[in-house]
Amino acid sequence: MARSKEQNERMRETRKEKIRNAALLQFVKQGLFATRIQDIAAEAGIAQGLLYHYYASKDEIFVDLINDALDKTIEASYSVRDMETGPGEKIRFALEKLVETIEHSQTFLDTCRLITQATNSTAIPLEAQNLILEKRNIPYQVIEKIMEAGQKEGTVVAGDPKMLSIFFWTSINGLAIYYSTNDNRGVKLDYWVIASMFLIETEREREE
Amino acid sequence: MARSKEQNERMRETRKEKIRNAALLQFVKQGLFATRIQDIAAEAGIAQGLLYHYYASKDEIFVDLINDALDKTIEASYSVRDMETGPGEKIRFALEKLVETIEHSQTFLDTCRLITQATNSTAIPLEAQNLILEKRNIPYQVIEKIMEAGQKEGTVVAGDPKMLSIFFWTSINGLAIYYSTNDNRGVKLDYWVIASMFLIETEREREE
DNA sequence: GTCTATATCCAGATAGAC
DNA sequence: GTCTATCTGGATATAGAC
Repeated sequence: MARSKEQNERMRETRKEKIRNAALLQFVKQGLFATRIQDIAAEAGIAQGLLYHYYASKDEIFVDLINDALDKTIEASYSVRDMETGPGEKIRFALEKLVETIEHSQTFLDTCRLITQATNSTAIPLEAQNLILEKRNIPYQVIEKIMEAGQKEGTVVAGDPKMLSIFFWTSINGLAIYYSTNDNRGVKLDYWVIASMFLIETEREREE
Repeated sequence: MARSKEQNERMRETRKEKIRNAALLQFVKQGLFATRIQDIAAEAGIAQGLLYHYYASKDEIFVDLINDALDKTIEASYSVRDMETGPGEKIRFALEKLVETIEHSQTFLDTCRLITQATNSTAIPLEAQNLILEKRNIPYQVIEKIMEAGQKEGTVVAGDPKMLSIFFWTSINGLAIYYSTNDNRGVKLDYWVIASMFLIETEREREE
């Protein structure tokens, strides 16, 4: 009996994830407030009433999504921080991977837009606001530290590392939203254009 | 009588502007959907019912605001385009002015956030969507052209001019939102950090 | 022109049948 | 677990008094 209980738990979690995915799509398309519970239920292929067996409210789903998104971003920034290379190479590698992800992962684009939405509004659940306050700065700080080390190493351009970090994330975020809202029309993404804004002597490396 | 009619028109327009200012504040704080007509009316200091004498709906106010914001951005980009200096200096000057505006104009910050909100959601009035499609690209194209000319001139860094233009606006926009949502804490804005990302040989000019 | 009061509508949440 | 039907609250928009 304990085993079937476990299985139920797993199935429940799977279903919740299905709901979260549906909600992410709708939130990105319509925003938190314009999205109706029914929109999420329809997208997930279940009845409206059933959704309440998994989540108590729309806000609760939103908080779950924001939390996931923040954790993933933090994880990614930690994995860059812990690389066993110099800071300049960390920046280069991170940008290469991020641009690649923009090109290939719709979920990443959606997640960027969700975070932008959340950051840009004060009318989101209090719990989500607190999560953002608590977790949002970590990736910024990680990149700031790497920029600082890179300047000492001589591979990163001059300027307040804090500003460089803001531009780092802003560029990625802006690019993701641009890419997402313009259906990839027009621009061929080239991470070297960004990389060369942060790194010194990119020309030589590029030859490799 | 014709004169008093004119005066009435002016007063009406003044009142509408008051409503628009109130709406901008609320839209930025809460987003289009979370903002109630009553929130706007209260912010403008009038009764809820009265608002309908000036605007037929919340959407109509939103469209008006978006239109204004887009026009102002276009105007600004045209004035940069028509400067009688080289392209490199145009970029430098534009960034200097924009960063200054970020620091001193709350309305500019709010406008940036409104546009971001609108661009980032498909659940806005159709008319607003069309305005964005129609007008949004103009500032991008203007900067793209200047970047291209600057590369020929030898003052602008290498890379797809289209991407450089996206980064230009993305950086300004991202900085505005960061500045706005972090209450100016932490960063001292320095436009040279951005400028040196787009311009070659910024060090020498900086000495001046 | 300006307000208060009200009708209408619609989404969120619940209850109850299967 | 899953659905349909319903209750309830709140926002938009209107009507009507001043």
